[in-house]
Amino acid sequence: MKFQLIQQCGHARRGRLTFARGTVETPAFMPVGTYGTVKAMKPEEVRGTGAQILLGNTFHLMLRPGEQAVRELGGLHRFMHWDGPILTDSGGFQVWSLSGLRKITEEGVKFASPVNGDRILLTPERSIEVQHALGADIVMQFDECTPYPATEQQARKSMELSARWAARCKTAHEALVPETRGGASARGLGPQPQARGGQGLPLAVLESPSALFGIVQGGMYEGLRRESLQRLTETGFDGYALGGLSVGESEDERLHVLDAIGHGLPPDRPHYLMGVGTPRDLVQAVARGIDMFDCVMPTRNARNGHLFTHAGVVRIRNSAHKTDGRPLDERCDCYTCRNYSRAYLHHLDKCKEILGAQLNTLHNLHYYQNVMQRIRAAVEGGDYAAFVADFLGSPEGGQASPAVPA
RNA sequence: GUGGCCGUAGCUCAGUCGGUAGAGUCCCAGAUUGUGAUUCUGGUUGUCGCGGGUUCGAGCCCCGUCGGCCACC
Repeated sequence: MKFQLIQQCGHARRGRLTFARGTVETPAFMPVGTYGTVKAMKPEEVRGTGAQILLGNTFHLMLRPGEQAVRELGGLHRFMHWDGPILTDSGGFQVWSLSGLRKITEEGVKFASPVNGDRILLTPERSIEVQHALGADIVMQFDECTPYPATEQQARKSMELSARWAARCKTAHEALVPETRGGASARGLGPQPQARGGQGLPLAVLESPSALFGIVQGGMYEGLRRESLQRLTETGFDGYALGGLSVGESEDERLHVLDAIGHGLPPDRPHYLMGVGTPRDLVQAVARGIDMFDCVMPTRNARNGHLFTHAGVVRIRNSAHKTDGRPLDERCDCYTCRNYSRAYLHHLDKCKEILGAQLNTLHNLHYYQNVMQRIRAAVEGGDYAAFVADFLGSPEGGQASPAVPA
């Protein structure tokens, strides 16, 4: 992986990530495909929304179907028929989300499998091994996603554990990527994403050493965040992520952490804000130096009839849309908005029809990519601050502004 | 004609020993941030078929009546 900084506007950055499998324009949003699928979408549809990279999950794929099965079937890319880059989460988020089913020790985390109750041990080494077996283009360090709220003492303990695990992940990763790393990674492969046939995939895996990202923890404490970053940069990573956010804290707290740490991240590496967020979160985080995002919000909310539009949030389930013949978002040119009425989407949602989830997800992903496109254009335009002010003042940037039909 | 069973929320039904009614669904609204999500949370809705009686008090007990279903003549 290669990261190229194209333009900067304040702390906002316009960049490009180059992988053997393709290029990612940043700031970028990565749809979440936990189980090797972006729920309700075919990969071609996801690609059609403008997405250039997906997120997959170590924990879930390790349990089912198992990383060896995926490896034998040609790696995650071929398995799920997505030929672009994939970032895999390490399982660190499940340390938080499955908190009732696990026990943390220095060695790693013991989980009770949510699939069948089996006891499994996930260590930094094991997580890296699994991510390599899956064929990830970006491998995330195994971390503990610090719960919220946490006392400074708890956050410190958690951050220090994540930092030690980060170093172990680096060692494990390097053992699996013997070749020269960094600039040589994209050697001779160019940025063509179209390996359509798929025959070339195993080869591509071999010739594409994956990147390893470290994760900054430290809860809501500025000092701990800085210390975490310091430790990570001493170890050295291909990219730096901010973890432990969007776990229940307020927007103010989130922005406070970003203000404290965002622009202090190594400038020559990509900056990834994990698990965030709402459209206004994205816009604001870019202003603080973030290049990459992932979030389940557009996909999960779509399945629940919570749709993002240029005019703000539309809860398509609400009876107000029952007889509304207008498109969901008049300023959107996605397949859903071009061909269907709000009344029809409302109908599908009420009937719990599968197509409703599909059309809604397609739109939300399209909208998110559209926001990213506008963000990138705004950075290129040279007045990102104006864009932020404009966006936050508009219905789509509002805290919670349901678009009530006239 | 005789006997039995059943009438409770828009729908399907529960309701103990008599203490002025609940569930699911539907409907209305909300939540969702590195997916344990086709998920979760909250809310509205009653002539307890109708009329009498007993009782301090009846969805429940008694009488009558209307409607539906079943069995037998």
